[in-house]
Amino acid sequence: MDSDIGDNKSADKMTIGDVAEALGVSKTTVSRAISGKGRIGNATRDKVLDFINQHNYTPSAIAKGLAQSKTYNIGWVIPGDYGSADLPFFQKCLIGIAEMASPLQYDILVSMVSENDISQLERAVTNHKVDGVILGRTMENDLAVEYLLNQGMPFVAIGTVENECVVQIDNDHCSACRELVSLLIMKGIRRIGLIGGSSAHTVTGQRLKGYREAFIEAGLEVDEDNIFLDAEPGFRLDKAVDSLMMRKVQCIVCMDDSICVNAINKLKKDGAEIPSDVKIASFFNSPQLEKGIPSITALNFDTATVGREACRILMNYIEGKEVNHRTLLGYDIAIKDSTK
Amino acid sequence: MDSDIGDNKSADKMTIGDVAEALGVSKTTVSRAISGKGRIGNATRDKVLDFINQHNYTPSAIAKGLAQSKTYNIGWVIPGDYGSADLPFFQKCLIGIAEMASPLQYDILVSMVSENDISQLERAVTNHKVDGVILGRTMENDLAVEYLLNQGMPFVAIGTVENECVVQIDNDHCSACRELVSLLIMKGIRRIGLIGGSSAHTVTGQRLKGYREAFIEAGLEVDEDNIFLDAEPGFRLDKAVDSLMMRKVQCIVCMDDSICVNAINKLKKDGAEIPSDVKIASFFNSPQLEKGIPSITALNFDTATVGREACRILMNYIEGKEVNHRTLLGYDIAIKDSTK
DNA sequence: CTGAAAGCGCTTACAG
DNA sequence: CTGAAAGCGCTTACAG
Repeated sequence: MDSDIGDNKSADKMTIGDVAEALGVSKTTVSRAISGKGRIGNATRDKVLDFINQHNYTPSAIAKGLAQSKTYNIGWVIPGDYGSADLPFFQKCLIGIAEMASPLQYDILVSMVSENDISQLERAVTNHKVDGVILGRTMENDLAVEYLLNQGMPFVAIGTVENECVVQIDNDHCSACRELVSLLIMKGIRRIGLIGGSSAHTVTGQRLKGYREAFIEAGLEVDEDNIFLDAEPGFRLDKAVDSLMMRKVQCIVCMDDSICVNAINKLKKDGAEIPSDVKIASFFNSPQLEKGIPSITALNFDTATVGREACRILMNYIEGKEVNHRTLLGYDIAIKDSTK
Repeated sequence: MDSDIGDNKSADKMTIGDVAEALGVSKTTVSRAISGKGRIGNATRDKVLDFINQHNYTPSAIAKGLAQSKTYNIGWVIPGDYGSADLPFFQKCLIGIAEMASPLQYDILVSMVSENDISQLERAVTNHKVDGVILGRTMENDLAVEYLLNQGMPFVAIGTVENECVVQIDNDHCSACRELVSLLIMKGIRRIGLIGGSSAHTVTGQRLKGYREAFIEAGLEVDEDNIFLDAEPGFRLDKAVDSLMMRKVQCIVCMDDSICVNAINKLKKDGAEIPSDVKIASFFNSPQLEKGIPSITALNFDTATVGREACRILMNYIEGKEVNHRTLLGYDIAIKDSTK
């Protein structure tokens, strides 16, 4: 019973020409009224604006883009394998990106890639469907980074890339992990096991670096036998836990929440109590860790802000403004029952 | 050291005109060679195709779209609130959609909406940036459904909508839940509590319906006091668990995995053992449920297939082909330790 | 302050 | 089998 009865039912295919004709002005004038660019009389502008509001005309972003050689799209590149696809990180990031991009009239085009297949990204780029790209994460030898660099396509990488040419943004994983481990060390905990995911992901290297630095800063030696990388949910991870328990570590630090959940399950299965038998901490938080029994000490990052800032930087980059080569975002440490 | 040295460094801004000129043919001919439409001599076609391969020219999808009044984009609409954004369901779906859409040269444009803000979707539609839309989930009074219907924009809804005009696809939640509850009843379990999420989501209604039908089929009465909807992770959920335990239910069924994880934590905190004190089952599976201790009986759906099929249907719809008003997808039930 | 015209990079009747 | 020309829906120098 609202206003959805009248003449506006699918008043769709109206073009700038229709508006111009109806008003007896030129398309140029209509364009100017809408864009706000170029001189135009107030009366004329208002007349046009009123008309398009009442007839709810909306310009085609596609046509506008063609005329300006822009697409008003940014590419969002995330892992498309079933293993890592459900990582909440990327979803939270996306919220931030959309919050930033939408008011600027930009849309987000997703491409799903895997370690050795970036065809969806290539399609988006070669078909000229994006003005810039945000990489959701970076790999050690990243095909996407190489490709985008090669194409001269503006992009910002979420992660850490050893290349001054790559505009990048990252949580300060290294410092965060160093600080968390330092805290443990200060509590008198020395034998700290580390279980991490794929060493192909740059974030793994950053976290490992932080772990190492904490020991070095404390004047201690890093026991390499306490470090297990490339742990897989099924097989390798359980073995790592076994080894670490055998080595009688006092605490197991997991590089991300998914590894942590699995490690906890493994410990439970073996009847090990947390924190009395072994303490647990995670380099990445999640609700289930935070609200688990016991609650788990973990690092907290503001993921939506990562996305928001990545997008802001990309927008500036596209517009040719000067942007920082690298920006680092903060974190905080939540000490919980698992390290008591 | 590969072929990335030569003349193809950012051979970007080549247009169909450049190709035509270089070859001494018309743009029409180049277009025909690429699209495969219209008569063209084999020799000519090959000449053109060879040239564009060697100089890796790729047409602008934007320009092509404008000429054909198409965008080659489909909209993907998902919740953008921080609560539900990280639900793995939507990510898995997206993989399926991308798998289907990408080979057809379609790209995916995401819009994040909330129960009462669909502005991102509206932007995508009014700016003419999508040819069709897939709704990631449906609500009881869905603004997006209403809007798209009103705009005459082709779309398929993942979920259940009581409206013949809405092309929809869904997992068969109702049957799946009925079957799972029937199984429990057949085991002699009669007092079965149910904890569900927002009743604003149509999926909640479907699952509840299945729960009810199981009792009715068994000739039993549904005890409405055992049903708790709109449970929130923090407050309401714990209360629901308390009430159900007080009522001495034999089994608690959770409507989704996130509720289930929280319920389990609550039970642990209270020192209740699963399954000896109370059994647990979930209407939606997740790795952490499956691999938890104890492992949790749950319903399994093939989420990527939902996305894939939704996309296939939309493609047909856009092309004007006849599509089914409603398609229902299968499931399976995994009986685990939590109901032993 | 306003408009005619060319152009963005394609496609597609229409002719030949 | 091939091409000239108009058109998709906008923008933007250039003139006035």
